[in-house]
Amino acid sequence: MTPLTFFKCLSDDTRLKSLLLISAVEEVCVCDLMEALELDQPKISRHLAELRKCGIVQDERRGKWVYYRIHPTLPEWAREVLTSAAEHNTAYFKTALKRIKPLLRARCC
Amino acid sequence: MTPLTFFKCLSDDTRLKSLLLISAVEEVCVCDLMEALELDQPKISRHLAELRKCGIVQDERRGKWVYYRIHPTLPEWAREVLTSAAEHNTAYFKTALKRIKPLLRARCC
DNA sequence: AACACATATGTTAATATTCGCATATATCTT
DNA sequence: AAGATATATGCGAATATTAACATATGTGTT
Repeated sequence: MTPLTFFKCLSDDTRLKSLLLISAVEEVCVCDLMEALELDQPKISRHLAELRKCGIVQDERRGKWVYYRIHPTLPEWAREVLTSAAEHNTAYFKTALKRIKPLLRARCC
Repeated sequence: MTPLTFFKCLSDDTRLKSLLLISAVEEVCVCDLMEALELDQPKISRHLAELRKCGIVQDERRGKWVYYRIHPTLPEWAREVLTSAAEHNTAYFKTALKRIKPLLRARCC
């Protein structure tokens, strides 16, 4: 994956917030993101599909749900970009993060 | 500057290569980039203008030339994204880097 | 002041990205 | 097998980004 491809994936609000959330909470399903970001399902799915095609996230179906996480083979430097961006820009996605945490405890959509 | 703004700036080939070059050699002028990236002048200028508006680079006119460098107030995390991306993706801009180094020694366009 | 060189920007066309809606697929339940 | 829930995708319209060319501005030189 070229750095250009990687940064292009981070250049959309939905994708960037999704990635920062995934980076922060390890694993999310599509409906988690729908609620956290208050966006419709096709939009979330579309953007996750792009991240998947680029090799940034990995998907795993468990029953009706599909869970996404940072792809295990994502280069370390790229992973660090995500964690560092998350660390230093909490204001940017704190609302979404606040919304997603209860969902994780309830662990169902 | 929001992380989204920052990453949008990195999501174009010309801007990303320009930034990685500036990050690597401290300071460049427009004509350096024109030769290094083999692109026409308006294109380089236009992209640098965007980076300037976003606060990522700083410009300084010295005589006929305008020199660009990473903006001193760019947040540390963002600066690190650039240096880390440069370090781990040398193949992506090595050709441009090779072309720009002799220009720096000659230090005139 | 006239000219040459370096850089910036106005403007429209070309291109790429994103959205919105409909619909398809997959899984589970009854 | 029929229905419900979760997710994915096809496709045209809307929007945003980039390119291309012309031209403007700024600076030094003669």
